[in-house]
Amino acid sequence: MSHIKLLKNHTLKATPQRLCILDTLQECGHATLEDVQKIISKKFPTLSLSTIYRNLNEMLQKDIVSEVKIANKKDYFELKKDKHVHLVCQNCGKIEDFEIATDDISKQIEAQTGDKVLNDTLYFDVICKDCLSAK
Amino acid sequence: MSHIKLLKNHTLKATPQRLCILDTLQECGHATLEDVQKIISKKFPTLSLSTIYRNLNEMLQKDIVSEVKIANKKDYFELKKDKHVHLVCQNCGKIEDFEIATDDISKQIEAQTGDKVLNDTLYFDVICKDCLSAK
DNA sequence: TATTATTTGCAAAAAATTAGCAATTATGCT
DNA sequence: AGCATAATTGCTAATTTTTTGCAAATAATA
Ligand SMILES: [Mn+2]
Ligand SMILES: [Mn+2]
Ligand SMILES: [Zn+2]
Ligand SMILES: [Zn+2]
Repeated sequence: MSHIKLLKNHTLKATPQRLCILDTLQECGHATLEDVQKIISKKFPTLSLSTIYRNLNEMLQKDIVSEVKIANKKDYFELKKDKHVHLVCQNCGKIEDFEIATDDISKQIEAQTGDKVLNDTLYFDVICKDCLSAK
Repeated sequence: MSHIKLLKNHTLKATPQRLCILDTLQECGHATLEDVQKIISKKFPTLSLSTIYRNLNEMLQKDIVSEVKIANKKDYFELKKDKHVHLVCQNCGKIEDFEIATDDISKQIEAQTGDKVLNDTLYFDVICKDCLSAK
């Protein structure tokens, strides 16, 4: 879906600032606030920091954007997309999305705890394929 | 292991302030900085906020303490313990530790990506047993 | 094109975190 | 037990990060 439609669907005006923020996230995949700020300052130098904060918060609220919180790292933002886990390379720092079924482990938890599992958020520290082959 | 030994093993002097911080984390299981601050202000009113910051950071460095980062929540701290996943009740907010094997899913990721998986960090949103039965 | 409710950019406020430094203290050694 | 010393603490002040208020600008609608 176009970013314009995405915004309108969530009753947000499609301002150039918002579109720029969405484009930046799309480009980056996963970006910290600092990343977003830095990239935007080139593409759109007048876009203010308040506007970045305000809109990232709004988009989080509206679930257009989600947060990726990795221990010992700054928080990342990403466009909301299909459910996926994150593979974080400990060598090059790259963060990759990966789709995998997590039903088995959820079922196991339900069976062993009596809790009802609604959702999950999984991170894997890896050495990525590229870093492995570069050795 | 006693907290005194734990500190000494990491070349940190066993000050009352540090012991108080460790006791607080042990008590709470998982505590935000705000939690720690609030609880400590009762047990040890003269312990300064700088000292809390300084020590939590040091203990993170030394891997005595770890961070629990959950989307849409403040960051939590906990004493380092055996590997476990986190079950986060969406009803009452409780965070529970749970030990479960994660080899299967790691192996699957390795097989499908060619990456080497070193470690994982898993969160599950749940409705906990207690909240379920309270309905 | 005119109207209007939203949104933006700026400047200022508030909140969170870190730094500098004199006074205090835990630890190891007589 | 008492000393020497490097580490640690509690302050206060500095930075950094995030939020707020508001006039000017602008996207959406008719
Ligand atoms: Mn992702
Ligand atoms: Mn835990
Ligand atoms: Zn890599
Ligand atoms: Zn619950």
